[in-house]
Amino acid sequence: MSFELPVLPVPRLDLKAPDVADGVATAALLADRTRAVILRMLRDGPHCVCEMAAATGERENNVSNHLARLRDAGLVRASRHEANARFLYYERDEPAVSKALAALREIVG
Amino acid sequence: MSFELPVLPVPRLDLKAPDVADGVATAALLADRTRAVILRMLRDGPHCVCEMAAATGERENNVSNHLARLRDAGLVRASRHEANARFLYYERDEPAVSKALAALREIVG
DNA sequence: GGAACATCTCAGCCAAGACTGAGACAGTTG
DNA sequence: CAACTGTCTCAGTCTTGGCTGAGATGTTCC
Repeated sequence: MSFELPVLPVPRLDLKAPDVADGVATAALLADRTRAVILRMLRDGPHCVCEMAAATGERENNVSNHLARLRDAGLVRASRHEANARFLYYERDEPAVSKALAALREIVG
Repeated sequence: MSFELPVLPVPRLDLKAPDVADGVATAALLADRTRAVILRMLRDGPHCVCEMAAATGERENNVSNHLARLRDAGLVRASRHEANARFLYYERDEPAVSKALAALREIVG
C-alpha cells in the first residue's frame, strides 16, 4: 500500500522534464481506433485499402486519410499489386515500427 | 522496395477488425506531453505534484487533472508524506504499467 | 474511348479533450 | 484560531483532430 518516500519532505523544484516528444508522437498515432486496427492487421501481412475499410467498418477515403498519416510517419509503405495494379497494398515498415515501440518504452519502462 | 503480395488479387472483405480497445486507451493516455513526462519521471521514483508541475512548466491544478486521469486508469497511486503530510507523492503502479505496455505491444508487435 | 472501380486529396463541420480560473478542502505553522 | 501552502474539483473556453462530401487521379474491362 505505502511506499518509500524521500526522507526530507523538501520538494525538488529544479528537476528537468525528460524528452518524450517521440513517444508522444507515436502514442498520438496509436490513439485512434482505426489506425490501431490498421497497424495490428498489417502485423499479419500486407492488406489493400478496401480490405481494411471493410474490416474497420470505415469509409475508404477515411481509411486512406489514416494511411497517409501512418505513411508520413514512416510506419507503413504502399505498392501496387502486380497482377491487378488498381489495388494498393500496404505493409508495415518493421524497423520504423520497432523504433516507435522503443519510443513508447522510453515513457512506460 | 517491393514485397510479397497475395498471389490472387482478390481482396478479402470478410476480415474482422482485431480488438485494440485497451491499446488505444493507453495510447490516448500517453498521447499528451504532460502525462508522458509524468509517467517518465515516476520511473525514477515518487514525486510530489509541485515537483512535476515545476518540471513540466504546467500549473499545479493542470498537473493534478492529468494525475487524476492516470489514477482512474490505475497507472499511478498517491500517498502523503509522513513527515510533512501536505505533500502528496505519486508513484507508478508497475504491474498496471506493464499491462499497459503489453496492450501497446499488441498493436505494434 | 467510355464506364466502372480503387484510391487520394482537401475543405468544412463537429466533437473530444486540454488549459484556465475560481473556489473548496486538507495539512501546517505561529 | 487565522494565515498560508499544497492539492483537488469543476464549469467554461478554445484548440486539435476525426469524419464527411465532393471532386480528381490512376487502373482495368468492354
